[in-house]
Order: sequence, then C-alpha cells, then structure tokens
Amino acid sequence: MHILLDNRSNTPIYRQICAEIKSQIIGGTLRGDEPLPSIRGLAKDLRISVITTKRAYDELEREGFLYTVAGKGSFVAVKNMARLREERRKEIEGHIRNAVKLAKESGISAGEIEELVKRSMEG
Amino acid sequence: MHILLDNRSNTPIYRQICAEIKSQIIGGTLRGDEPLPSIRGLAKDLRISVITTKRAYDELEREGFLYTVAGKGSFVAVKNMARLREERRKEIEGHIRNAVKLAKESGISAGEIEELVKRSMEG
Amino acid sequence: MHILLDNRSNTPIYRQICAEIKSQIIGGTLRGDEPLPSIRGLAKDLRISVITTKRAYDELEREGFLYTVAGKGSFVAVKNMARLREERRKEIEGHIRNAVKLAKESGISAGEIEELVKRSMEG
Amino acid sequence: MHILLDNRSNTPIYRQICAEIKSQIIGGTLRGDEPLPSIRGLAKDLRISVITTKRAYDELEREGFLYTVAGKGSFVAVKNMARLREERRKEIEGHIRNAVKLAKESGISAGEIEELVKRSMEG
DNA sequence: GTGGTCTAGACCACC
DNA sequence: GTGGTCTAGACCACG
Repeated sequence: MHILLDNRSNTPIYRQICAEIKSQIIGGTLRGDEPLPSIRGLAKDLRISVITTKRAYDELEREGFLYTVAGKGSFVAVKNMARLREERRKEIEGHIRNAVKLAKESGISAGEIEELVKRSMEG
Repeated sequence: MHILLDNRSNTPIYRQICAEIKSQIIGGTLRGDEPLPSIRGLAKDLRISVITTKRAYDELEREGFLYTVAGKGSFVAVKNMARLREERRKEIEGHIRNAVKLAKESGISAGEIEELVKRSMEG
Repeated sequence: MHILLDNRSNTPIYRQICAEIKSQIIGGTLRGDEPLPSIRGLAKDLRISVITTKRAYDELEREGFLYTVAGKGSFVAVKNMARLREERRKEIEGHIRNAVKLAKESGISAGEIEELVKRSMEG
Repeated sequence: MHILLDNRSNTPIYRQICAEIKSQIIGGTLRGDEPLPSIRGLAKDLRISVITTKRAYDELEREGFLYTVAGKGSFVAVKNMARLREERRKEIEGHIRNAVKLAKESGISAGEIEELVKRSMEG
C-alpha cells in the first residue's frame, strides 16, 4: 500500500489515509475481501503512530468500506457498488455546488466554469 | 450587515465572517471605501464575542481587503479587488479539481460532471 | 452528571458511558440542547483518561445523540423521539430474541419466560 | 457436528464453539457419555486452527461439561446437566433484565414487552 | 476554558 | 502475529 501523506496539509493525516483507501476501493485497486495492511504495519510504513492508522481504519469501518476481524486484520468490504458511486456523486455534487456558488458571487460565467472543468478533466 | 452563522459548522466563526464579507465585496454589495459595521456593533448583532469579530477584521486587514482608521472604523479597500478575484478563482479551481479528481477515480464521465455543473448553475 | 462505572465489567468504560448518557437522553433527564459535561471535566470526575470520555462522546455524536462545537462543548441533540424509541424497541427485541432462543434450546416454556419478565418488571 | 461460525462476530470463535456444544448438550442432541468430535477433526471440519478447538474443549472441560480420556477422546459429562441448566437460566434472566431495563428507561410498557416475547416465542 | 489531533507506550484477548 | 482498550502527555485552534 502506497500512500503519500502531506504533513503541511490542513486535512488531518487520518483523513488523508481514509481518502486514499476509499479511492483505491472505489477505483478498483483494492477488491472485496482483500486484506488491508495491518494498522501496525501501515503505521510503521508511513512513520506515524499506530493510533493514527487505527483511527483511519475505524472511520472506514464505520462508513462500511472495510471490516475488521480482531486478531486477523482488516479486509475490504464488498459494498454495493451502485450505492458507493451514488455517494461519490453526492460528494462531487457538493464540490461543484460550492464552486458554482462562489462563481455566481464573483460574477464568473457558466462558460468559464465549464472551461475550468474541461481543463481539469484533460490535465 | 446580514450574516448567517452556523455554530455547528466545522469552519470557525471568524472564517465564516471573513468569507461572507469577501463575498459581499466581490459581489458588489460592499463598495470601495464604504464603511463596514463596527467590531462591537457586529458582535452585538451576531450575538458573538467581540474577540471573534475583531479576529475576522484583523484577518481581512492583514490580507488587504479592508483598512482601519483609528477612531473612525473599518472600510472596504477597493485597491485589492484584483487580488480578491484571483483568490476566488483559485478557490473555485480547487473545488473543481477536487470534484474532477473524485470523478476520475470512480469512473464518472466528463459528461456527467458537466451535467452536474449545468444543473448547479441553473438551480 | 452521575455515572457509575464498573471496572470489572467486560463492557469497556467508554461504552458504559455511552449507555448511561443515552439512557438519560431517552429517559428525559437530559433535554435537547442542554450542555453535557466537558470531556475533560467528566474525565476528572470519573477519574479516567480524557481519551476515554472523548471516545464515548465521539460515539454518541456519530449515533446522533449529541453534537459538539469545538471550543464550546457538547450538547444534547434534539432527536426525533419517535425514531429514538423505535431504535430502542429494536434493541430490546434483540435481547428478547436471544433469551427466547436460549429458552427454546433448553426446553424452557413460554410461561416461564413470561414469569421472568413479569418479575423483572416489578423488581 | 455441525457448527455455523461467524468470523466477523465480536464473540471469539472458541466461545461460539462452546456455546453451540452447550446448546446441543442441553437440547439433547448430544447425550451423556456420547463422544464428541476429535479436536483435530473438528478443526479440519470448521477450517480453523487446532489451537482454537482445543481452547474451546479446554474451556468446556474446565467447566465440567465434558471429560477427556487420553488417547480416546472427549465425552459429554452428563453429571453437570443441572448446573448447565442453571447457567442457562441465569443467562436468559440476564437478557430479560437488560430488555426490561431499557424498556423502563424509555417508557415502554409491560404489555409491549410481553407482546414482543409472545411474537418471539411463536416466530 | 473548550475540543481536535498526534504522540509513545502499555496490557489484554484471540488466532 | 493481529486488533481492542486504556493510559499519560503534548501542541494547536477557537472563543
């Protein structure tokens, strides 16, 4: 498992881990019932505290992305892919709504926004 | 000055104030050299501590979006309008980048994104 | 806030705290938007670690029993009382199902079970 | 011997085995002095470690519910039937006490509880 | 004063 | 080896 952490970022480390693992699950890099790195192993790997990795895993478990078997490890939960994508869509919609709200306030046109999206998709 | 604060939000109060004032400046509701509400008056109005409003104003002044005249009050600094717009653009770009990043990961097409943007612009 | 902890119990301390606070909310001892003790205060009061109280509060917040405002404290969330009681009912149903399942296995009659319930209600 | 294990359950595997065997003893499926499956055989059957089945058997033997004859195997100890029944009764009573306690807190009536019991007995 | 985050280090049960 | 729980102690942002 390769995760790039940004210590300077405002988003806490455990959330960065969550986001990365979620992405790998949704993107298909991690498949159902596949074992995840142990919290201790990942902590050592990332040179952070065990508590921080555990916190990330706890959060992911609560959200249904993985399940944990004490004494065995954590595994990717086979989630309803449709529901998963629906959740993602909502998240994306939120980002876009924010962007559009700011744009409207500042008098930026729809065209400019679409331009930004296009460039972002390509880049 | 009408500002709607959300106590439960994760974004701190003083930032909510900053954001709202910036929005009003960039949107033209607040014009150059126009006086802003006094720190104390705003605090009373919003039923929050003076410390908090002061912190918001300090932040805005530090960023050059308002200037304070001792004994007179605070005023909109029009001269940094360009920088404000630029800041907003970066912010918007960030939101869009996030949206596109998530979309790419989950295999959501460019078309769907543009659809979301369109709906958001209209709604 | 008075909570009696049982160190010998198998149920972890943080869960004992959760259960007690839930009970007080459902029972009406704690009312909507009422402030809860600070995590630090409660920890000192119960002579346990701050981390343990925080964990309990985190869990309760996730389940929607309270909301937390950083820098201000935690407050009882006004929950849909009907939904709350429905949740409780499910929980109770689970306990009863377990009891009945065991009873059936051991050839204990329905009458005996109802007898136990009656005695428990009175006692 | 047919035992359904739940890997994801919080109750450890060895306890799940203990509970099932106790159920079969108390329910009459396993009779006095009847031979139990061998530790190794059961482990193979359930696809778990021998250590785990051994632990379950050790626990049951310690509690007096089976006895082991070196080189022959393990057998149901009929003489502790009364204690087993008593243990079960306490367990059942505990579940009911929990249910009633929760019911009282949330103002659920005795009638509703008895209704739940009746339904559970029938279903 | 409040909570949010991260740390190191310990003990336990389970496999 | 694994996770589950609890501990003490630190730094930060916010009001």
